[in-house]
Amino acid sequence: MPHANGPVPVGDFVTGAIASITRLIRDQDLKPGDRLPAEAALSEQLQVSRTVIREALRSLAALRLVDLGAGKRPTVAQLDDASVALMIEHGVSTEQIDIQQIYDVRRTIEARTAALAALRRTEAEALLVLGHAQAMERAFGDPVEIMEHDLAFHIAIARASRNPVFALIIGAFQGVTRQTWPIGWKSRTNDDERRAMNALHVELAQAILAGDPQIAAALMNRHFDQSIKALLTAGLV
Amino acid sequence: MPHANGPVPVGDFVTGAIASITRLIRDQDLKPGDRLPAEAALSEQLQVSRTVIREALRSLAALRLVDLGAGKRPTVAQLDDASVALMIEHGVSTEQIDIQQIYDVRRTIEARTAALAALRRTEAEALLVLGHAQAMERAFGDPVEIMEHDLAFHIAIARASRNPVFALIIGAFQGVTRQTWPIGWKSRTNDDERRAMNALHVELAQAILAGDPQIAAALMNRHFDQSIKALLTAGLV
DNA sequence: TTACCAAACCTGTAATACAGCTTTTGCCAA
DNA sequence: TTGGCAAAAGCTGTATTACAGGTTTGGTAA
Repeated sequence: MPHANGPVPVGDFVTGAIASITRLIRDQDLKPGDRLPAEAALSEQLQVSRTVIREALRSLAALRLVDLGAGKRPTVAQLDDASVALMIEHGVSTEQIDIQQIYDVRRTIEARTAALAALRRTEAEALLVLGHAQAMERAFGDPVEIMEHDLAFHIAIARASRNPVFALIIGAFQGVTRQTWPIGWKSRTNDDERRAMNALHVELAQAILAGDPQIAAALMNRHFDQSIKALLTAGLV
Repeated sequence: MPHANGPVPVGDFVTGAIASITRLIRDQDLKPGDRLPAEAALSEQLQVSRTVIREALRSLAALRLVDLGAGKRPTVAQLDDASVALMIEHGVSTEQIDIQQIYDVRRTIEARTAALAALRRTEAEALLVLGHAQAMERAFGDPVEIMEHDLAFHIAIARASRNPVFALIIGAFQGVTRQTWPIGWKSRTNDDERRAMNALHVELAQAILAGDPQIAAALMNRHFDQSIKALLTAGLV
């Protein structure tokens, strides 16, 4: 017999509980790692059954607002791209988003992350980016390894941009990219084209190391021009 | 006594159920609106209790991969920015993201949506954008109404870009923007500045109507330059 | 054929039970 | 006094049962 008095919040109890718990995090100014009340306590505070509280906490865990663990109280969680990735992959699989649209978003954002990385990167970050670019060249015979270094290269640039929102978005696209990358690779039919792509990555890394945002952004745009062209040549997906 | 035999999937049962249900959507090629099996059926198929199935479905509902409703079977859902918005707001409230970073993302993306909108907008979309810009001018004495038309203006441009990922991201920022917009408005201390801002919106709308992507993007960049400067003047947040 | 109604189906919420994991408490030994 | 350890308390994960109330389906009557 929950909410004995007072107006029931819009929607069902779980929706209300989600709102209450997020408000609790905000109002008490909780930070990642901080512990929330136990399920039983929340159940009593909000006057709903533990069932409702659990479904609300699971919802928040799916969005990565909280972390759950057996025996442990719920804790406030850190931003994480996994849940955005799930949404994006769902959008693609249900044909609400197509691959070309994702590449357009990536191009738009990554031209910016490349420029920001050139301005803000630490020495270590620049060398990490360069390391992945060089690893791509070294792994020439092994497409899967090239792809993994390529993905790591782009993530490293996004991190070096010092804007977690960019890193979140680019990270969320990795799952989809992993599925389409081989298509672009195969459509580059001769080794020269493939070596050129790897070389472009090294150049970009060097522009970031040199701290030149204009050149970095221009090279990133060039990279995406070529990638999108390669995907279109292959009939996209 | 679930999973009587066979290896238990990584993590807990709920995590496994989430994976199974998303795989089911993908493998059966379900589209938005299509119905999933009932909770009882899923419970039997996956050999876990209805409790687990419900928590998994709630998780997917939180991510907006499925829609739930009393008496109704779960259905595959359409992309929606509300869940991304929750994540972003959480990131801001836990100080993992700051407002300036969000404005940088917006500027990056919206310069692109403005250009794309100029290229792809329908007549109706262009007039909708222009309508909101003009409504901002007409509502001059009422900041809240100006803000709402401003938000609608940017969303309308994102939609007209014909890339749902851009619209998703911009939509997700609206909640946060609604909280910070008044700060920028107040920091524009004289009416001339404020009228100039409104006029810039009208100009931008006209560039989109005229189909000029270069000018549209340039005006959007100018708009964000001014907005970010206004927020910085106000000490940001 | 269409409108309507009842039955079947399904979800939302609650309550209880217990296994197993984590944190705290409190004691004992050095 | 301090350090370590073990017992106890606390908490979550899962299962089960029950029922109210919403939705869908199928058939009947007009």
